[in-house]
Amino acid sequence: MLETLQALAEPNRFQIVELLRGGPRPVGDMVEKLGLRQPQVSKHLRVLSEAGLVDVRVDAQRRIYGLRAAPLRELEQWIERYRRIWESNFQRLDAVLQELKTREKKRGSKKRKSAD
Amino acid sequence: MLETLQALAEPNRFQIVELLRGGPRPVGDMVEKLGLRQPQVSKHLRVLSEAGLVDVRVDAQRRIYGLRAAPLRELEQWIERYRRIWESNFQRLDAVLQELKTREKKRGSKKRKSAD
DNA sequence: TAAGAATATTCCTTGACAAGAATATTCCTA
DNA sequence: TAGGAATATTCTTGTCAAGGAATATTCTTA
Repeated sequence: MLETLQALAEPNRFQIVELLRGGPRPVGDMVEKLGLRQPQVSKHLRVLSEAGLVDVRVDAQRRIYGLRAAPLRELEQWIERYRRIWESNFQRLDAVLQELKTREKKRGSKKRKSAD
Repeated sequence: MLETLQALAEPNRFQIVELLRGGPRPVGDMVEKLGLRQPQVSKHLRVLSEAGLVDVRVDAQRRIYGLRAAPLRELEQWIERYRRIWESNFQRLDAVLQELKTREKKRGSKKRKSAD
């Protein structure tokens, strides 16, 4: 999970992934479309590959890279666990309860400010 | 989107977010549970806050941080766009088509190897 | 108002990592 | 087999961000 996030967090790698959403492509293709130099693209692809985000298929001297589903699926499942945060107001409720408990323990307090 | 990913990609920040999934907490709480020092936690919270992943509510000297839904929702929507990668085999098909087109342009080629 | 609690900020140092440049590798075709 | 195409790797350098330590800030209560 962390490895997936770290791989995606780099702007050029993110771009590469976006590009590959349109289907597998050889390295030279990406070099052209992204305006990066070939070695950097290869290096980024290596990172993506080690994170399991990308696949290689060899075609003569060319390497054709394509996306792999697994890490993205995992990422989605991770986010799923946060669903209730915006599908209910349990969080607000919890916050209020905690605050009340605190004030009670202190037996009296004054006012509060709001954050921006 | 990139800012969200970069914020989440740092291990300690990821931990903080995971902690906050259980509800809003004051800074001292996280310091305790994460085994980090207070200034580092505050600094990470600042990054998370600037990325919009986190909210502050002031309670006396304490700041109570909680998760915000928006960035996670965005992230989920982003991943949604990749759904078809694992919900159909269009990718393979596309790959084959592209390869065929290339071979045609070169007017003849031999064999190929498979990647691992 | 002084003292202390809870948190934020600043400054410094160090490590990781991305880009650049040069070179190595692999494979095809003439 | 030589030459060239496509890609990978290595080495170096510069930058940025995380951690440590010290200090500033804000609020409460006695």
